[in-house]
Amino acid sequence: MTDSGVDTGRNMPATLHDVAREAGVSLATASRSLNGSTRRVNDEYRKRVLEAAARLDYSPNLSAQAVARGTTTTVALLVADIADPYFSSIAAGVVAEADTEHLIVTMAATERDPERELELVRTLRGQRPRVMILAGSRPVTDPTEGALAEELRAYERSGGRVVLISRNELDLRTVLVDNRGGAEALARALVGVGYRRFAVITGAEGLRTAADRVDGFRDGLIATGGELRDDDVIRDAFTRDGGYSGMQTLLERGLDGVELVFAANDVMAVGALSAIRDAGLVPGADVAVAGFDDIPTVRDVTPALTTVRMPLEELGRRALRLALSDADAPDEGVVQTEVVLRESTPGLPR
Amino acid sequence: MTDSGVDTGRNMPATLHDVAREAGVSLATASRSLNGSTRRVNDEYRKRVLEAAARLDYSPNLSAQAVARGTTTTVALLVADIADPYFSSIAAGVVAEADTEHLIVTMAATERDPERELELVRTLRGQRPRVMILAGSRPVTDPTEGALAEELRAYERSGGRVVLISRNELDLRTVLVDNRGGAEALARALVGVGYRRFAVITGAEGLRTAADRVDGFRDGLIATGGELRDDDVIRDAFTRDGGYSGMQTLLERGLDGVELVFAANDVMAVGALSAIRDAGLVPGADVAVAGFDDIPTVRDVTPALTTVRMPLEELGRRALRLALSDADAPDEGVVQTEVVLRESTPGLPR
DNA sequence: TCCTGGCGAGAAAACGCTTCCCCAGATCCG
DNA sequence: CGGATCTGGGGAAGCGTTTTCTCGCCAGGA
Repeated sequence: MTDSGVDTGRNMPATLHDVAREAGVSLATASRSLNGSTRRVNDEYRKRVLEAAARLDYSPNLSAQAVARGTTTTVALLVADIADPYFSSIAAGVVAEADTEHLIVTMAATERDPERELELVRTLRGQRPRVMILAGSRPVTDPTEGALAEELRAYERSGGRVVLISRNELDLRTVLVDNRGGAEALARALVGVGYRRFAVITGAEGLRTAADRVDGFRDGLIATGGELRDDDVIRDAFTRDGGYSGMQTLLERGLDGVELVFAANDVMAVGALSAIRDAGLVPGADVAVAGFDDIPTVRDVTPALTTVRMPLEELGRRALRLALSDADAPDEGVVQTEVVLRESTPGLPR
Repeated sequence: MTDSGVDTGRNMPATLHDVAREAGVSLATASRSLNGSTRRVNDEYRKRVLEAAARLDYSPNLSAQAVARGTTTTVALLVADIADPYFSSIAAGVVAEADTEHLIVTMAATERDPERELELVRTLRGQRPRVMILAGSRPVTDPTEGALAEELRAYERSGGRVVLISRNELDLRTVLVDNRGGAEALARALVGVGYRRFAVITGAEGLRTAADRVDGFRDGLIATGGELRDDDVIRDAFTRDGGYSGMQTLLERGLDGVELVFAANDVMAVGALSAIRDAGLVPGADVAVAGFDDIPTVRDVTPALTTVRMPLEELGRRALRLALSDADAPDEGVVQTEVVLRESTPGLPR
């Protein structure tokens, strides 16, 4: 209570030094009492230190600890766009898992720009994070690919751990998702309920995740005796607006018998639904739509969207677990996906 | 190239010391060359340092800088739930603005638990962030309120800046949003298109933001000669599922003439739409729905949701700007909201 | 009784930076 | 031409921690 001393408006937080003085012990003892040191410290002393710390409202300076220990408690997370439900769900998982490990998450947005991503990795490396998680795929043919790989490799060499989510381009630890298999299963399921003629709306050429999904979808169709014609594949931005305008493109060109549109992710599918509706058609009835990801909102759109469920939050959790696990720990394996048929694909009588 | 020395698998990142040695200058000169110091350094030397840094792939240790400078480049962001579009949009704004200021954002989720929030503030304080941004309101009558306030105050005393988003409980810097006015305007607009009998679905009692919106809505009704009966106000979780189950409650009880349901935020409204539909009714036609926030997805639900637009991303940007601005900088004022009528409130003939 | 070990407190050396301070050399002015 | 002023490099003292190392003390064994 008696805060003996001048009360200049600006009083810096108590340091460990202050705590030690207050408790009448050495700096070393104070340090040992407050963090889990291997060395025992006399209970009486420890108690005094703890009390002093509480009295001074001491909070250890994480930066100083990092410098002294040579290691931080930080995990860096890179996503394309935080407002995108796909990434925010993953982020939620990372944050939740980090919390149980007493790690702190720092987050940055690449805005789907490879240059920016590289730059961010460089910046974040300065933090010396224990882990770096990169979510969101990048073009397969990306000029900065090599530089990024080199950067990440250097980071790993210095003891960091990199985990990629759903982008196996670089030979780094990866949370693999069965995009291809999921899309293939979806195709089969859709054929199963009667659809025969398909179009696809996907992201820019060379976007790995998108490409895998389209390939898987095509495989599924071919396996069931169908096909996917190249000019029935529309490319646009891998976002809600991309889905909307991709669908518009398709409509302007004329649906020409297309019964179902597969959008390579849910946000695109949602955009497509709106485009269909805005064109005066009824999604589901006039043209069916399916997406991929099972983001939370697709339950609530009308018609509820058929999609392939990815456990997004689990992806984030798993990424962090993978990063923290021993190199020889058992692999958790590929994340399985699951087809979820909803009203946007009511089926066609045959 | 010739990395003279043993190549133990684990090579730590180059330090400033290494760079100085490589460049043949002192530590001081190296430091001055690499960061914007006030002191000039000979161009020849600077060049040598920069080259050496590039050669060694030097990346300054942010923790060490923080310790030495006594200040970090970190901003801490606390949200209730990262996967919630309301918060992820705000987060996107914070991250974007932070990026232009070359700050790094660390993020944590309170999960709407005041205890957890307090705990997180304590933890994050260890980071010595330049700024702490708290989004998401908490119960007005919260036992930990005092402790949180004390904690935040202490943080500010030590030079930190706190900014609250849309929660003016504590007398701290706040990005104020005209929740009340927005809701009032919404009520007037709805009365304007013919609605007379309203119900409200809102969050737990005492949740400030929710309360303001409901109060504003009621004010609007009263001002136009209407009313909002207390038992037409349903309380449930301030989430999508809360909206769904709140609407169920309302339906089970019997709509009893209610023409329009105002949900205190968009995620609740979206849940309500689904509940209505699942009950076999047609939202918009059988019962109108309005929300609040204008999260991205509400354009894409059916019927498109009438709501009050809040510039969510701008809120995040503004919070950071406010935190960074001088105490005497001109206040940007209350964030204005805007009523957006969509198909979920087609209007009623009178 | 003396010596050896173990225990644990405290002094001090790190950790990777920034920045104060000193000082030599260059520049300026009368 | 000599002193005053300026410029900018480098040594070294921090910053708030952790951790090694030293060393005194006490218990136990011969």
